[in-house]
Amino acid sequence: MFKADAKHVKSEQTREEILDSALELFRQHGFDATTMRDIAVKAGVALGAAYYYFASKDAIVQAYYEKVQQEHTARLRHMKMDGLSLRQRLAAVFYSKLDILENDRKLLGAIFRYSGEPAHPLSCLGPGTRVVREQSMQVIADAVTPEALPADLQLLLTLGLWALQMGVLIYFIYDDSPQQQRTRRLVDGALEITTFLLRLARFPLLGFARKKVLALLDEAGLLPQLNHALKAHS
Amino acid sequence: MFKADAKHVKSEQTREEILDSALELFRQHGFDATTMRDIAVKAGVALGAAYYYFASKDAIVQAYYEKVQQEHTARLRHMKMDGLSLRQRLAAVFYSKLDILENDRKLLGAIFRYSGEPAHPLSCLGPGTRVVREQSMQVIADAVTPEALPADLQLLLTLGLWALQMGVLIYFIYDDSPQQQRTRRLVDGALEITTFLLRLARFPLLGFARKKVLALLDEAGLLPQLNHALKAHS
DNA sequence: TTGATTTTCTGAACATGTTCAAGATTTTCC
DNA sequence: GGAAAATCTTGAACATGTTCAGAAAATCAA
Repeated sequence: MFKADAKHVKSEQTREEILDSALELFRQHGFDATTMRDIAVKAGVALGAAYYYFASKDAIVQAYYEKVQQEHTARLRHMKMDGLSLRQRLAAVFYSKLDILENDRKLLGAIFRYSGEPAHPLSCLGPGTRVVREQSMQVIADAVTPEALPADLQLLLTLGLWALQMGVLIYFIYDDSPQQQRTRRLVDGALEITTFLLRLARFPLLGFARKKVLALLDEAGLLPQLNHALKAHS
Repeated sequence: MFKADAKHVKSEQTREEILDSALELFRQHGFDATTMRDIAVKAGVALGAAYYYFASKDAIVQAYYEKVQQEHTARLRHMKMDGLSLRQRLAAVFYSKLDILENDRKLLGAIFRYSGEPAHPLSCLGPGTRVVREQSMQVIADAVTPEALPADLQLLLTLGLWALQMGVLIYFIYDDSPQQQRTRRLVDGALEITTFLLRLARFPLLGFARKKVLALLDEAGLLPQLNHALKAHS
C-alpha cells in the first residue's frame, strides 16, 4: 500500500510537471505557438510521455479548465456570504472567476475552440465537458438559492447568469483595457440590470413572459438536469 | 481587355473549382476529416495551387461563409415584405438563413472555431470578419427598420436579434431532430417572446431598463458603427 | 531473490497544414 | 513576333500534432 501510494504520487508529480510546464508556456507564448515538443522538453520528459498523461494538446487545456473550476468552487466555499445581497453574492462569483483567469486570457480561447462541434470531446457545450459545466452552474446556483425565489424563476435566473458568464468570458478575452477593468465594469452593469429586472419579474405581464421563456427553453431541451427538480415541485 | 477578362474568368474558375470541391468534401466527411490534399486532388490541381487561392484551410470556410451571407442578403432582397408584420419579417430572416445552411451543419462548427481568439483573422467576432458580420446585421436591421421604432430601441433590438441568431446557429449545429425542426420551433418561440417583450417596452419601468442596457452596451463598446447614427439623433 | 506483470516512458515514424523556390503559362508592351 | 513582367502552378520540404512498438522501471507473486 505504501509503495502503491508512492507510485501514484510519483506518477501524479510527472503529470503535474507536464501540466505546469504547458500552462507556463501557453501563458508566455500562447496556445498555438507552444508545441508539444516544447512542453516535453520543459517538463524534462520525452514527447511520448506527454501523450501518456494527456490524450491531446487540447486535453491539457481541458485539465486546466477543470483546475480553474475547482479553484472557483473552493474560493466561493470559503467565502462568507452571510450578510450579502444577491447582487453582492453574484459579484463575488463573477469577480473571483475573473481573478482566477486574470493572466490566462491567451489560454481561454482554446476552451471555446470546439464550441461548434458537438462530437468533439472538448466541445464546451458538449457531453465531454458536462461535469465541469454543471459545476460552474452550481456555483451560480449556490449564490442564487438563498434568495428563496420561486423555483421557476430561480432556474431561469441561474441559466441566464451562466449564459451571461460565458458571454463575459468572451468579452474578457477581447478586453484590452488595463487589468481588464472594462470587463469588471460590464459585470457591474449587467448585475445591476439583472437585479433590477428581477424586481420587475413579479409584475403579472413579466410573469407571463417568464413562463413563456421557461416553456420555450424546456421544449428546446435547454433545461437539463435542473429540469427534474422543477418538475417535481410543480 | 478581352484577354484580361478571360484570364480573370479562368482564374476565377479554378478558384471556384477548389472551393466547390472543398465544400463537397467538407459536407461529406466533415472539416477535419478532409485534407488539403484531398481537396487539391478532387479539384484537379496541385496542393500548392489550393494555397495560391486560399491562404489556409480555414480561409476556405471563411469564403464559404461570405458566400452564405451574400445568398442570405440576396434572398431577402428579392422577398416581398410589404404586408408582413415585424414578426413575419424576422421569421423570414431566420428561416431563410436556416434554409441556406440546411446541409452544412458539419461545416458551421469551423466558423466558431476562433471565436475566442481576437488575433486570429478568422475570429467570428474579430476585425477580420467585420464586413460579413455587418452584412448579417444589416439583414436584420432591414427587417426591423420598417417598424419605425425609437432609434435606441431599434438599435437594441437589432443587436439582440443578431446575438439571438448566433445562438440559434449554435443550437442548430447541435440539433439532431429530423430536418432540425427543433431549431425552427426555437426560432418561432423566441420571436414570439421578442415581439411580446417589444410591446411591453413602452412601459416606463422597462423604458428605464432599456436605457440602462443601452448605456451599458455603449460603455462596453458593443454598439460599434450604429453608435454614430444614434448619437447624431440624440 | 527472481520471474512475471503492470505502469511508465522513449523516440522514430506518420499525417497533414503550410511554405517556398523554381518552373510554366499568360499578358503586356515594343 | 519577342522580350519582360505578371500570373499561375508545381511538388518537395518543413513543422507539428499524434501514434505506436517496444524499452525501462516499478510492482507483485512465489
